[in-house]
Amino acid sequence: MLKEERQQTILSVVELHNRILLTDIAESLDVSIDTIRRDVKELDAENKLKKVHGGAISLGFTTNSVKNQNIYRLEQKTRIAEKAITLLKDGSVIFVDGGTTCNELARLIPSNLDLTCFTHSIPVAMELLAKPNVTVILIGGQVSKESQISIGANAIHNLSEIKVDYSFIGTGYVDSFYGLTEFDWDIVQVKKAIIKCSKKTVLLSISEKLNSQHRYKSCDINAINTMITELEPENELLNSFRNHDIRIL
Amino acid sequence: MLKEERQQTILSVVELHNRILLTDIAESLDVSIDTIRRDVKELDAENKLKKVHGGAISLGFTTNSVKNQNIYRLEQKTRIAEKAITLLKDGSVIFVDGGTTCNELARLIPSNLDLTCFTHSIPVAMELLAKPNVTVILIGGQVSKESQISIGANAIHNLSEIKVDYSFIGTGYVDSFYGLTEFDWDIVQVKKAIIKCSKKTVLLSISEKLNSQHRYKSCDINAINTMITELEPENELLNSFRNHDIRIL
DNA sequence: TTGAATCATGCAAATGTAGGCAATAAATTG
DNA sequence: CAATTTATTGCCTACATTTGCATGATTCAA
Repeated sequence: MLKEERQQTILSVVELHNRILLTDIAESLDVSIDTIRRDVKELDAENKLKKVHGGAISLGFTTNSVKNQNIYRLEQKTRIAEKAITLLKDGSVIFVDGGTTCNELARLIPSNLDLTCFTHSIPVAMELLAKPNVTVILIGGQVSKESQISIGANAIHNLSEIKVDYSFIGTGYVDSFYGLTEFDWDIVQVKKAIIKCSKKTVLLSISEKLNSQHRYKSCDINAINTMITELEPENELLNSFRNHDIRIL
Repeated sequence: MLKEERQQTILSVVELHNRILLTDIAESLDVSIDTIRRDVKELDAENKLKKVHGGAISLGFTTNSVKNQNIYRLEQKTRIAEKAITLLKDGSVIFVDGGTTCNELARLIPSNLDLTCFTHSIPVAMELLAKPNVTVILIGGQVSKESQISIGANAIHNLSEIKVDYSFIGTGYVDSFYGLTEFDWDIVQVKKAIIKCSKKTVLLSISEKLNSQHRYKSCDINAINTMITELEPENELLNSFRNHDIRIL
């Protein structure tokens, strides 16, 4: 039997049954297990199936049922969150925005830290509930499906009635000249309200977003008191932000 | 059975039932509990599910009050939720309470149903966000750690400004004479506000809670318009509720 | 606080894997 | 066609992974 022919057979069996055992296929094709192993290794390298210990699995079988909720640039965001946490101390009253970076911040808050956290983000609230010493106060309102945060008049009104020490916010786009901008008008309105209710505003943003802009403006760049990226503070990519009285971490 | 295959199976079961017991899975897949434990540990490390003592829960369903991991009760609650959903039609404006039963209701809402849902429960909001045709409006306020719902003056105030067709509520305890009661005073205040803002109130309760009572009272039993348990409506356990003008499903 | 359930750990048996080697088959080249 | 190179295959050995079990630690609920 030709190698090519054998590999085709292996593929069809995998497609048909979603999986095979190397021993089974070796027996049914009457070749040695080593040959099959080599075949499967090649097919795996060609991305035609997935080789696992003792057998192989159809690609569709794995990718369909596993939800890939990989967070983009998670390591950078973790680094940012770690820096942000150094700003917190017992008794702080803070606001935490939505988005994956702020979510990471919420997740990494040490459980012995005594905080009062406001948030309008459902995932952030969820994370914060796991911290025994954090008082969580939810800002209600209509919830945006994509961003999973409360938006709209009600949310903005509620924000107008509070005052926090720090707010930690994310942004869609940030530029040293154009400031913080977003794609979505409703989000911008909420961001404005958040900045208004904060004594100090901390921007969390991965460096990839630097020097980008979009349609609607949340605030000028000098509305930001502290800016945190995953970069070292000295990095030259941050140069254009230095003459704005912004503390860079 | 391949390890990979087994792990896929575990994942699907977790997605399907929201939670599993390691012992159940081990038995149904006919491998040792140790193997399942190791699998779940790996899947947890890969962030595909959350491992808890004695079992695992789906990530999307982080109602992590560690009790109620019993699959038997879950099935009762699923049954209740299925009945409750028959009350809904396109355009309905409803309120969904917190608790595992209401969470189940939220999870099972068909994705083609057009609804406006108010809720003060973070896990419920989370579930509802997955439904493209459901408008989610969050009631804000201080969030209770155990019950993961907004409570307090702000929540109650917000509730006073809305009116919904149906509210679906759970309760800690229910008795045909003493009505709906709770262990927690704050929760009672919110329940009262919910009932006040509803044209009709639907109680969801597993039969285990029937004829039990506690310290603080949410409402008389005849404040309830419809009552849903996992039992058949004719079941004699429900007899004491029949002379209260309550529709029993 | 106690007892039962669950968990982590180490171990051993079974099974699977990688890489080297030699025999054979196939392809290439002069 | 013959000689040489290359590819494929099976076998071997050392090593890695997986699994179930035993043990003692930990956790949970009453």
